[in-house]
Amino acid sequence: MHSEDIRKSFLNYFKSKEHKVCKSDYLVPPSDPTLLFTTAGMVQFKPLWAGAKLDFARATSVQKCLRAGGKGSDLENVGKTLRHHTFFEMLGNFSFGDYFKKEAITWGWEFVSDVIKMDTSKIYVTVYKDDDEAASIWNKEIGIPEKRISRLGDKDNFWGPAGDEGACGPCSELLYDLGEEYSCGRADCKPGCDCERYLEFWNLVFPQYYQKKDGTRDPLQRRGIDTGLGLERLTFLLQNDAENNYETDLFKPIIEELENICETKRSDEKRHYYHIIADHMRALTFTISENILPSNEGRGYVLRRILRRAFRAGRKLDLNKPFLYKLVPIVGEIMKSRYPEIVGSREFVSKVILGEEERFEITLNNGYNMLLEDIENTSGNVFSGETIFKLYDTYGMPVDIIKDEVDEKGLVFDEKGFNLYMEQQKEKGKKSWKGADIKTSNIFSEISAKSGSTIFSGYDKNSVDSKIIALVKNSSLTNEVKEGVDAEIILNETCFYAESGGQSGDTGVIKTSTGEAKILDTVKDVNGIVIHHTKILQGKILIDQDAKIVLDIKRRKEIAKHHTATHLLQAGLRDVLGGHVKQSGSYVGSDRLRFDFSHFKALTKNEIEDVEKLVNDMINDAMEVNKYNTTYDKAVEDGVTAIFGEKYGDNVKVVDAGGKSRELCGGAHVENTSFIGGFKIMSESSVSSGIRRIEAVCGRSLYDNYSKTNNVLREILVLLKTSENEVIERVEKLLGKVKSLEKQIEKGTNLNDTLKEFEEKKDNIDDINILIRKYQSIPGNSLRAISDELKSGTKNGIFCLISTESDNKASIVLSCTKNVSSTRFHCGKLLSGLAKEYGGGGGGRPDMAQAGASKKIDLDNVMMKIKVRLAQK
RNA sequence: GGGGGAUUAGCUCAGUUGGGAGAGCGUUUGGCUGGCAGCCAAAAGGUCACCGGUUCGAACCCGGUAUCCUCCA
Repeated sequence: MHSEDIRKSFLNYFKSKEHKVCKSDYLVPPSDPTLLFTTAGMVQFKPLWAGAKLDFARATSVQKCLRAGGKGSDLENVGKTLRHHTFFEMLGNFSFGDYFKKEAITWGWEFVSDVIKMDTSKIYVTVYKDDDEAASIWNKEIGIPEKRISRLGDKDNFWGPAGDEGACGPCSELLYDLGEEYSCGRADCKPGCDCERYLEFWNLVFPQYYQKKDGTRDPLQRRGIDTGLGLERLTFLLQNDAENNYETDLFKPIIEELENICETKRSDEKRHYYHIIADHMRALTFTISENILPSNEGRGYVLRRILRRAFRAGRKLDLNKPFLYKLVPIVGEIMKSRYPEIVGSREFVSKVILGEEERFEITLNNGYNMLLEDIENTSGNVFSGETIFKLYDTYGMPVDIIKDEVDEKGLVFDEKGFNLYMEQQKEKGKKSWKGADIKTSNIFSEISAKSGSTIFSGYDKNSVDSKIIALVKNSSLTNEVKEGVDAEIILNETCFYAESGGQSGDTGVIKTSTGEAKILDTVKDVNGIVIHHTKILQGKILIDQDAKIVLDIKRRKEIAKHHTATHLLQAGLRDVLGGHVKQSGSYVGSDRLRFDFSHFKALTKNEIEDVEKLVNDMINDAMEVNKYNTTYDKAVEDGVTAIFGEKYGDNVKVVDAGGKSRELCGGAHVENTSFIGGFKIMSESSVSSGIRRIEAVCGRSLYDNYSKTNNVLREILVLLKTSENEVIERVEKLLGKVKSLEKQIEKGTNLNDTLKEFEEKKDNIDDINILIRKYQSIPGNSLRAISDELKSGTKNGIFCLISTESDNKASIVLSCTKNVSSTRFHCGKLLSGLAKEYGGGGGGRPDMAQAGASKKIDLDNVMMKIKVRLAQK
């Protein structure tokens, strides 16, 4: 059975049981910051068990998942076992407060035995240790013999939550006995054993608790069902000629392509390197095509580690140059029927991977050179743990490479010391992890569980009459808040837009019969409740009160202008740069906008001007901006730009500006592009490799900016007595003039005069000439240059050069020829004392010293001090 | 989220009690030259990442920010 047929038959089966077929969510869950990646099919449904608004009570999906980095990472297992993957697909069926254990088990069994016709005699099941109900359904109703039902503990049969909080509960798993030859051979090998023999392929979870961040559990508002059937494992079980997951149609072509590249067939002792590379390539292709890029932090860093692991596996296959990028097309071939989007981004993905491979080569080389140097500098015969740790921790040098090199040079590798440093590092990491705002998050989860998500009516209203359903002060619930305090207010309905998709939260005021508060910001909780951050201005505000809230409409209008402009900007960028431009983050405020997008080079001046012109044309064309609802599939079919996943297929909002820009977007927009008023790019810069950032302004902010810079320009024109057309030329000329004057001073154009004067004065003691000279406002550099020139023009002399400013501040350079400084004179010592006298300080070497002063300097006094010092010797 | 490291000329990097911003490569110009990275000479090129502090004086010391590298979670 082909893997795609397996996906289809699963979805069709549960569709026939009245499940809604849902699209796979993104690998980065759009609205769940507690999760690094989507790790299971249930992730996109988490709020539905907790009580969010329900459009359907049964769902089924094929979900792309990534388990690497953070909690529940399988990164290290890939290559070691045949069943773990970083990237994989999960088939699932879900119930939200609808059916429960009985139907889940019955349908699960019907699917494996009747639909895909597995050999049921090899199937074992496990249940949670005290879950008699599940055990009895398996035994009595399905007819699985007691001896093939195992009861296991928390580790195996209690699942969840995904992330820091969410639904969880006991579970029941289906296992397939692969037979003796897959066994670890231990006498006690049985279902639940870590080895490969009893392969878990389907986990039926019975969520009935809500686990909070602090680890405590409440009963779930809607208990239900959450199952996960691993596509890779099932495909292996159904493809008879496959010995393991990697020999199925999902992986085999990648491995064969890899064999072509390294020109070596997979062999038993090196097979796991092929597995690592094939697995990681799928993960990389999918994540990067979702615009997650390798970087030095967060999700991006997980990607970087995956890539490096694959790259190093390549070295074991004698692939020492970048090669991973060559595997992108084959992954696309295998997956394109279900995920057509990855074909479109193929070139971008290859480019990113190649760039990252090249960078890793540099890191390895640098580390290697440092390693050789450290080995060189080792005095004893032990290569210390501290040094190993430094190379690994700071410079990313893989430990096994260090060990190989150290062994080869005949030194002792201090593993114990290294481990000690590692322990400390881990300890530090653990300590710092605590202190997240656990309490607050819990409160909002509780509120949302009780009252569901907030009704939003801000698309057509600027004010609403609503009711206060919760008040939070200092992270705890309260019934009343008084004048002067900060509080979070939750209403049953709001017209305030909560910060989302880059758009800033709204501000405004809230009034009740007893008081008034200012709404400073509006944000949304994971579970869909809208939180108004407020400061109470007057009186008091009570729970359950009726309240009227009014938007700061002026501000909102400016936000809408910047938001629509952001869409036009994206359209313009695609036009000028090409279709590879994809949004990878944005900020929309009332005074500016910021737009990050994928593109490889800096934009040229021309490109920026072209984009600007296109956007302004769209504004000047006064295009209608239409907003309408449609289904996700219809929107995609129509070619609408989709960036952040609308969660459930139906009912997405499209914003269409005159047909030139069409995007899925739930934010605030103007009715006509002409309202934007105008658009100006203020800066273009790089955020990370492959991502550029544009900052721009429009509306009132554009005028403010224009007015400010124009005023500055006018002042400059007046100062330089020139016109707008000539100002640049004039400034260039001035700069040139300044430069040549500075040079003249440095070279000491007046040197000859000075020297002459110096000779004439002959103010000397023991044939040592002394010169003191005062200048007006010349830089310290020039003083030094002049003194150098003077020194080279004589054999026996002391020079004191002073430059004064109008406010009596002065800088002083005192220098003397070598023969003087080496026998009887120390410029530094003399000058530091002298400078103190004039309200400054200073010092320097015997032959040259510098100082500053803040009082008027008496030149005769200076001369006397120098002479006194000379006379002392 | 926490640690370690980095940021100096177009590129690769030196630069210690805090007191004259450097080298190599590259670029331009002139001269020499029958080659392999030709040779010689000269010149141009710097916000020492940014902001603040200490100091008479900061590339250097202190604090903060940004970006990059790297490890831990």
